[in-house]
Amino acid sequence: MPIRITISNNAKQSQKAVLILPLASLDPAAPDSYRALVLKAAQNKLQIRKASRIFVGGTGQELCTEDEWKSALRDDVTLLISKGEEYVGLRKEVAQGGSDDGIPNLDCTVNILAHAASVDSLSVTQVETTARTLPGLIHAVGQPDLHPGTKFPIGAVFVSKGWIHPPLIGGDIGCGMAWYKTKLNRNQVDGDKGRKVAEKLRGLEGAWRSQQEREVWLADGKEEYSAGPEWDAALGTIGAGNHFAEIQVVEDAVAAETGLCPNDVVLLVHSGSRGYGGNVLKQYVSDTSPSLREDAVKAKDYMKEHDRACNWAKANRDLIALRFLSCLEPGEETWGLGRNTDEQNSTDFDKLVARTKAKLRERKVVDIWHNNVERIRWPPRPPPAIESSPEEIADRTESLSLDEGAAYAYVHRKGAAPTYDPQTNKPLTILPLPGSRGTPTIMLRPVFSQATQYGYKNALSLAHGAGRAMSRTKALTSINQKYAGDSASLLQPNASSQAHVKDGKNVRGGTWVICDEKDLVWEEAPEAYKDVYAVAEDLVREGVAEVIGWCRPRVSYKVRNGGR
DNA sequence: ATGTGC
Repeated sequence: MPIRITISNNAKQSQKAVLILPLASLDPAAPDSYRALVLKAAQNKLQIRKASRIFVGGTGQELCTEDEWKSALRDDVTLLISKGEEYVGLRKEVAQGGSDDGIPNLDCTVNILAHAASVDSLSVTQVETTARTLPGLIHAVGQPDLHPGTKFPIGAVFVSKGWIHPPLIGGDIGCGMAWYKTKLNRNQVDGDKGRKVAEKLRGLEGAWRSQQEREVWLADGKEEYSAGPEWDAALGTIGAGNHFAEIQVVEDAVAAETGLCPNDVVLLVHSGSRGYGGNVLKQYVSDTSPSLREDAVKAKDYMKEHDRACNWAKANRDLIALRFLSCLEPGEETWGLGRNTDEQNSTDFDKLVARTKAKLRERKVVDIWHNNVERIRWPPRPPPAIESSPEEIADRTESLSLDEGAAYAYVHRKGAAPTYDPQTNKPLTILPLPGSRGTPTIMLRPVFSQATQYGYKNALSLAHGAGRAMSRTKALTSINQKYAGDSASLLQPNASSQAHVKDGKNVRGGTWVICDEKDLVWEEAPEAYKDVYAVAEDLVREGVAEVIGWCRPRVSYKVRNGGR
């Protein structure tokens, strides 16, 4: 099929011509190549005699290889013809919303959903500055757990058109939370029993099994998402910072469809893609161009790597859960794979992994990414009912297809949970809103209504936790001082830092915390975080979520030293 | 957050 393109003089972009290219060879070296056709037209129509380089307008990508030609050639693309000089950036308005580099987005809407929850003014400035300065941004939301990041805020959602901004979601691509049911009952974890449970949590540090076995875990039918031996070595480990795995008791759960009942014991896993995601970010951002045009080859490659990192992170959470379940339910042969010691017959290993994953799926309540970028239909439409027919779901999925002309946008989440399942686009029925290490996790259900324009107001997202109230450095010094350096006292069930009375009831306390990293004891102390009830209250007040229950933490696992 | 940056 012929392709209609525009060619323009790179050095003087007011000179341009429209070309209809007949079918030709993508190989730039071939005599009948598209490259030859474009260069000839440049000579005839633009009087450029010694053209030697060709760039893609907007992205500035140079077309050298066959693959680059293949991905660039499409109707309405502009090719810039150069006599050897570097690409000269084209300044023009992006089709819908936003603007090109350097031109502020004065019309980008900003919603800060915090009232009861305290918000550092720096983080609000970061949301506003980001909204105005990054190209293509059309909508920005600060969740009530909003807090400052190094450059970009955390607890924020940025919606853009035409542009992808990897730094907005940061290095921990695919980080998120997954909730799993256990077969324990509360009598086994309440009170002093928690200490025994904590003692059982051993062998969870360090690499899980061999690289060969890890690669099997990182394969799923057709797809595989191994990140290579260097990064895969961390598979099945929690990591540092705010990551954790926590054993909790369901205290209250009003909605039957959540699948959780009071007194159930659940495992909440918060982890991400470890070193892998950070490496992906590093490969795709440079100081000169933190943002990618959606049609750039680099943007597409980033999205592929990003999706791999997201899948890697999800597999990581599952493996962490498996390792914990092998400690928590030692009688269950199902979880044998979670231990490093059991010898496995390698010929059956694939099947064993498949069986184990199926069992794990039965236990999984929900699993969400809160650091990722997604191309979705935008603005949001009313969601289908929870009990949709398959046809409705298909229709909804269809509506998200990336047809030309469809209204879509990129939703960048940095510490913000989605309100829907990205696979089915159905609203989620339950989401965890963890306080902090050793403080309650609130169960949320997203609310969609006309009042919020079906998710426009909150950018189809909710807070992902309590959010820091204090920087790591401040927590490190001030909380350390407050407890006179007695870190052990913060890790006991009676720790005063855990105490908190809500509606006349002590909803905290009674948590055993395993954290052998001293700095993390202070940095992740509950005092360093906002009040999770205030965060939930703000979401309810904004009409974007309802509280459907809560969980009491019993054993909170951060890190254990000595490898065992 | 991080097989951490100089």
